[in-house]
Amino acid sequence: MLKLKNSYTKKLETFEPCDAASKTVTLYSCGPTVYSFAHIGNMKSFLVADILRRTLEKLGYRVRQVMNITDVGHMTEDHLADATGEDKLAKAARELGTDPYKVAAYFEEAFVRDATALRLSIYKGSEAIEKTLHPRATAHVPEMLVMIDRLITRGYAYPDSQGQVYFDVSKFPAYGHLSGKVLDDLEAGARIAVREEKRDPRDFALWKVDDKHLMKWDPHGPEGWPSGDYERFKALLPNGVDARIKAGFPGWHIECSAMSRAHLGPVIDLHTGGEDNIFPHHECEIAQSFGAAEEANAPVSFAKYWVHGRHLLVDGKKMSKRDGTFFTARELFDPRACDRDELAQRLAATGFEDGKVPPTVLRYALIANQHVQPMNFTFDVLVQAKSNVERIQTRYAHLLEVAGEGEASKEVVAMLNACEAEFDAGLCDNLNMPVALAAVFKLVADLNLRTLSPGDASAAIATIDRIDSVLDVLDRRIRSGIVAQERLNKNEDDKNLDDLAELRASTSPDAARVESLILHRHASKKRKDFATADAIRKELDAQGVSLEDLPAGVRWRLK
RNA sequence: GGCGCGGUAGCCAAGUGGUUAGGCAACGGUUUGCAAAACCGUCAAACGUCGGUUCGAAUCCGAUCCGCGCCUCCA
Repeated sequence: MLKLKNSYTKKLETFEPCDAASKTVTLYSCGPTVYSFAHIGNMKSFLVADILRRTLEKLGYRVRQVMNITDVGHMTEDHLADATGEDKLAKAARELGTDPYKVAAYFEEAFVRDATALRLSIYKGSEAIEKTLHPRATAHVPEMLVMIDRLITRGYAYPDSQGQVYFDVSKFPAYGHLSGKVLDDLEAGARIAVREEKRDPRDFALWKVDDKHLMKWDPHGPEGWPSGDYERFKALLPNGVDARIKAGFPGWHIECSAMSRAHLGPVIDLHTGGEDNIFPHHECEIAQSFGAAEEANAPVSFAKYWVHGRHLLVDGKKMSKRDGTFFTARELFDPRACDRDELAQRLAATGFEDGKVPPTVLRYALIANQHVQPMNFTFDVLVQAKSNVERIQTRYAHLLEVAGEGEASKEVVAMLNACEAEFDAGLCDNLNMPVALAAVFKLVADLNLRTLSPGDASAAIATIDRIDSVLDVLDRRIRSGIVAQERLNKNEDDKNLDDLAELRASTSPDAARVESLILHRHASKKRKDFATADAIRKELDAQGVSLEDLPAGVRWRLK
């Protein structure tokens, strides 16, 4: 039974889909704005959604998750501008000297690469290519205009003399419920641009008009529409939109309302986002979606559960480029490729090979905490994540070496089940990952104390695979093996061994060669020729194969 | 100013009234020709401070100090 902190009700609630009988649930996650590379804070937020989704899947639900791509962009930091400010995407476009659609496509592609490296479920397998699961805002302007038109018709919105459209907050009494903001508290009159014609300062823009804006759609003609969209728009609204709306672009909030409705339906089970989205973004989404609902008895909030992740801080504070505490995901994956040699050096100094952070390590670092708690990202945290992942990975690799046919012992099965139950219980307690991970380490420690039969190992692998269906930090490939003691002893007197000089001259990563070298090394050790033995190990190490002497034989491992 | 969150051992981090959280690091030991992995032990009679309630408080109440976030750019 999954319990979630619902930020709409502010309570810890037992999750139950809108349609209690359904085993399929709908999840909308506010996605990236593609005007720059995603930073680790963005990624942490998407990973909260990913863990939620995978937890639901582990509990037996099918999850239909939609995560949008905001390619219209938002305002700059020009606080006084509101609907007249320059779009961030346009700003990036100006800097890159190309058109905004191309800039968005460029950063979207970069995002998909980073998200794939971080193993976001929604970018895996067939989901990666299913367009409706990651809809672009620019491809849903028809749906947005339909909603805007409907809001005007129903009296929830009004156009001004410029051709812009505002949502009339006074028409939606529940406005402020999610964020806990009392309307009177909202500073009236502040931050309102001169040209604005809002009836109330708290009203927010659904449609904006700005001649300087690069992306523009004409609601009364084909100008500005990407191919096919205008026709689709006309089919959706044969009589056209309110004549007072002029060529412009959609406000930010209407995007998510329209795309959620288009791809998941009028009412959804879960909606996720970062804590900063609570106000105004999600507050506005709720208001719009309710105002535009076509169904009778529409719920006040179109999403049953709202899950918000607290922000990621770096060194205890909000990330800041100025303080050097701003990191994109790709910078950590490969600092040198991002012109950050100093970062590579710093990472190399703390034990990261080639000064690169493996994506699974970053993933672990970003998920190994409670989403209802702010996370403080530091280099120490990264180093700790690396050790933790390696501990689980090492145990997993050793299991792969001995896994095979056969029944698992009762004690092992009981232990595995107990640990998995604890893992699940942790996740079910509002996605309490620290508790879930404690169960994983208990499992690893217990396995380390046992001598496992092939059947035991296979059972353990099956359990860890299920656990890792949520964590997804393991490398499942077989990357190590053991040359058994009997095999080593067969060649005691150096007979039947391939020519050592020839083997050492070759650098082919061939398994037979590696085994031959292991046999040679063993023979050298028998003769107490440790110099040759160490030289062979050193050579293999340089070629990416490390050797470990065990009671049962010699383990080789690919790095 | 308004709203909200947090301060738990060197570090990260569970824990909402009584019972071992867990991990990382460091150090000592076991094992090893060396190493790796692993295990055992130490750091750990930890809960910002002061006071109160209680048989009993990290946990409840009050005060106080410090840090952080949001308040229409933001995951």
